[in-house]
Amino acid sequence: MESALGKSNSHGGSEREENTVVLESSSIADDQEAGSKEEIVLKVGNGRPCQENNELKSSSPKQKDLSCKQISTTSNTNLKGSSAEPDHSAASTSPSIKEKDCQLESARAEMGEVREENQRLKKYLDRITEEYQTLQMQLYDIQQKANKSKDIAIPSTNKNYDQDEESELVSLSLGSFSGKPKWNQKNDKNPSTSQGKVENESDGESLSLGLDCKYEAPKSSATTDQVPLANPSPRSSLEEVPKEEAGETWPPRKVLKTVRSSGMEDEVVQQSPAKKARVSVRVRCDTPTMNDGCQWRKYGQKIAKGNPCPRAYYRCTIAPSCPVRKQVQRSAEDMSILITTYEGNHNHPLPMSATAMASTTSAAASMLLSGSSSSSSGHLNPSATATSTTAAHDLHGYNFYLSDNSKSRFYVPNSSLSSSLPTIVLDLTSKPSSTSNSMSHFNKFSSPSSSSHQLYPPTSLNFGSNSESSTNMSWSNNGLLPYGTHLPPYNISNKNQSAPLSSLGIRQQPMQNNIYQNYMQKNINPHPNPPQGVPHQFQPDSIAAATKAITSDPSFQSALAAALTSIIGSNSTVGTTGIAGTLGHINQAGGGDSSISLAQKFKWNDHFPGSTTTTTSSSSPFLQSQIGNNSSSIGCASSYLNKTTPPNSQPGSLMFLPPSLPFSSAPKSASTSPDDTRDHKSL
DNA sequence: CGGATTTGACCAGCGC
DNA sequence: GCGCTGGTCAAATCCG
Repeated sequence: MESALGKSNSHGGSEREENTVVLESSSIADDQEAGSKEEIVLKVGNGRPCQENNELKSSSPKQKDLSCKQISTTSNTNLKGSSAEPDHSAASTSPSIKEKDCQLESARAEMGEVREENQRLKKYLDRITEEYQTLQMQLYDIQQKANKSKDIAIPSTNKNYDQDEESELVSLSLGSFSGKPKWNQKNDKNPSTSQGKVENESDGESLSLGLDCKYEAPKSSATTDQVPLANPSPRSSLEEVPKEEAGETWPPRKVLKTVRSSGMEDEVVQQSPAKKARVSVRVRCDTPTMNDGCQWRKYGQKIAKGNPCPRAYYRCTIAPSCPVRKQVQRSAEDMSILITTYEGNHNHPLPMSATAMASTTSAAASMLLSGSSSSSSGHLNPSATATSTTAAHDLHGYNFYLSDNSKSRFYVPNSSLSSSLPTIVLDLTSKPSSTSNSMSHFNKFSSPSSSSHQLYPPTSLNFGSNSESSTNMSWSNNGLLPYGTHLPPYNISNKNQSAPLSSLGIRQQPMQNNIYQNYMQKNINPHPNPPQGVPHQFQPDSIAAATKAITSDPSFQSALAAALTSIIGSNSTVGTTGIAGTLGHINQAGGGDSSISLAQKFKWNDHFPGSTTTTTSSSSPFLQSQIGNNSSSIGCASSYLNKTTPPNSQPGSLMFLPPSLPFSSAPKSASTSPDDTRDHKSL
């Protein structure tokens, strides 16, 4: 199966011929076997007509199906070809002949279907391959251009120009790695689908953890002036902005020093000590870490004061320069609660399985940043923000606790987050309606001794899935089972990946197996029972609702609108894959406001005139390509967030990653679930 | 053997 | 200035 897929991938249309040959040359097949197989084929085939618009995403399952069909058709062909005729002449009186005839007829029909399917699949594979190659080329090209543009964009002035000049030019980052409008301009000219994908990949503007505000240099786009709408708060500009650059985070101090001293503008842009928002996710999880779809490498571990559980530090290794880091620590009060804190923006395309978390955290962070700003009505002076501003939102039944702890100098002492950064907490451990419960989590985050100091409690979003049901969760699996299985291209050999996957009952099967399985589950059993021993998966609805709730926040929407406006106004395509892509499901999930919707439509129509904005959202290059090539909507990882309407809806579709992604640095075994049990380090 | 993890050491920020 | 703490580095170690 896999080999077949790979073969077809690399050799294009040869598979069909192979099929034919096999059909003719194969031998022996007893009727029963053929019959049974035929049933299987028919089963699969039944689902086909519905898949017309989802061909790309379902290609893998189809591939699997195809293999099955090949087998079955091989058998059937035997009946029809070599053995059928003898039967006809010799056993004309046998009643079984009629049956065989029927079988032959059906087999022929199946063969026809199979051939058609085969051809279609091959086309898709060819297309995917071509697009992938194109993307690689374009990515390379754009990276080179980007490097050049960086040099140009950041002249002799060091990073401080941001502090001096950018305070008024604030654009909300939705995970896009902005600040490089040149890329946008470059890409702008080509509305082709593949181009869109390139934007995605090259700019790293696909869904990512947009945890911070971006501040563009004035020259980048004057239209960012519109942004005040999004982030009118002086606090943002005066406090958070100054250090914000290009959306990179957590510069190693040493590195930063060297960067500054060495004058590597390139690095400076990316590694300014920005005050990024953090998104902390609290989840009941038995596994060492959540499987959020990203690849992480552990680089440190500490015993934080007030918590016997060690805190592990991870950085994203999908891309070598990705600044995103996360901290993983178990709650001191409840060891079953895993607190994962994300910080930074991914500057690279994300695996589909990672877009769930990315989009959610992005939305949350956006709400934090923009919401806190807007909550202060944009009239707060910096000092005013020093006081905690807490606003409780009850959106869609979920509790939002917006506390502005963005005052950079203020710690949340002993907090497990211990963050001087604005932090938003996605509390997935408790029921949504329990406000007090949610508030209690604030306390949880702070050690008892810190209570008196907690001037800036973390923002908490209580998306409370039932705690009872979320003992194990994986973001990639949050109703996104198929996407979770897309990991193989990144970490198929990831030993660590196996832990969360296995914990989810998803062993490291061949990718196609998983996809096929999920495909079948989706089509046959909308509510597949989780494998035995596998706790309830995190409810897709929870994420959807979370995103919906977040994105329903007026401030969030306004911020998004402003960001979009700024991008659109600057006539760039930054947002096409990053922001617009994000908004794609944000809008759908949250109902979005008109500005977002319009902006999104603008983008989508700009690039995919035939696409339906309300049904297509993609952060995936391949999705986009698919959208471009096939105007019919194709589900994607992110789109699952949109599926809030049918409570029981399964992940919308299957998406496939390219055979390999142009991340040469992609570690062979990045970790998503290091074993914290081995923690020994103590201070 | 290459890559990931572990873990002691180092550094910076903060409070006293 | 000192100590505490969080965060990171990097050599050693582990592992597939």
